[in-house]
Amino acid sequence: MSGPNENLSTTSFAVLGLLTFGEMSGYDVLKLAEASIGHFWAPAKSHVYAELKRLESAGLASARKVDQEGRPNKTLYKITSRGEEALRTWLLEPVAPIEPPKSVFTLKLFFGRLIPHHVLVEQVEDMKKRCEAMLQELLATETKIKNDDSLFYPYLTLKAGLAHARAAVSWADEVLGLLRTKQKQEVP
Amino acid sequence: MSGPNENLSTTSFAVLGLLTFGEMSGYDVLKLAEASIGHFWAPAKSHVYAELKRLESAGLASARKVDQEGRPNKTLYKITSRGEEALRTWLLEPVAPIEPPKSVFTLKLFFGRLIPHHVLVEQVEDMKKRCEAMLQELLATETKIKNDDSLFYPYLTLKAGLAHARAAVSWADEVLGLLRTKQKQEVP
DNA sequence: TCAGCCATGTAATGGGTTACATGATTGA
DNA sequence: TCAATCATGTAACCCATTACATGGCTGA
Repeated sequence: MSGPNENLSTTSFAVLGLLTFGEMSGYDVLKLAEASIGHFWAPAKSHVYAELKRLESAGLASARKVDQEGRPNKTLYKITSRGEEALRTWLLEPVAPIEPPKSVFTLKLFFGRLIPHHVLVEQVEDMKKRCEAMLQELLATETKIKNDDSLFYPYLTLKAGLAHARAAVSWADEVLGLLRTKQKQEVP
Repeated sequence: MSGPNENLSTTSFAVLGLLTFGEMSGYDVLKLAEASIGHFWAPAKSHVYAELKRLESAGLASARKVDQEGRPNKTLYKITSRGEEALRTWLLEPVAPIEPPKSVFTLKLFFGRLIPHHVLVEQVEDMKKRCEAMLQELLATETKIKNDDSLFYPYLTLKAGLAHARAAVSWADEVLGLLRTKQKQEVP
């Protein structure tokens, strides 16, 4: 099939890009996604399967069914030359305007005046801990991949994760400081 | 109406929270959202209208139609006491696990090996400029609100935006440096 | 022996976006 | 005078998530 159905979403291109690393099942794509682009693009399982089907019906990937014993049969997907072309075209497009980084946490903090001070402090401390944990994870990955030349570009994206995690941690500290100051002023 | 239809999304709560600043039309909510929470939570126009209707039918906001001359009639929404309660309950809930900050730009960079070096450099430079512009905007807002005590919590969220924008800019510099080094190694 | 993970997906639902509409006012 | 912005929403669509299903393997 090669329908002119080329309204691909970013997640489509993410999946298509992962297929450049070789022939894979949906499950493989999902695992690879989690381990590689997971810290800035984390599609749901069913979404990955749906996109693979779409890529196939658009002629950007080819599918091949494989029977297995002892575990469910699977379908392996491989990027086609048209797929590589579509991917490259997308990569070359100028990057879209800045995406506001959605944050439920920040949203709650915005309405902080509506809840008790100490609850807010706990929430910020909790958030800080999670960011520190994330930072540790990313640092562990960094030591693993930093000397692997074939992972140069993934390494750059890891650096982005590190930068944001560090920024989040020091922002949390700043907020905790400001909250303490405010508390002192109001309860002198 | 006060149906037990209380499966509210984060955007619902965002709108509900904005209604704590007073009675507003959908249009007002949208403008306020853009100016206040826009840099970390930016719902679409039609989404805001839809959520307002939902809040009303859930009994969390009350609606009042106002006829106007010379411009379209409007509906003004006001948070109810049940709405305030629901909002507070949501705010008190422990914050969800960390949301991966989605980034199309980072995704493209991940596949950087597939496009010419100089295109990538241009894209990073472009991204850096946008982040610097964003940073300037946020700094302008900061000087406006930093001494307004009633905007203390919004100010904290602004600090988050500043931290992330700064982190993004210095990350871009880091990436540009690494790209230059790589270029020299490969074309000595 | 039993919980949890490996491995493979499908179904149902809802969140959120882009495009469509309309008419008055205002600044270049 | 004409484009942009204000001001108000509606309709159609799809992206994406959570929940559902199945069965074998593996370590405590």
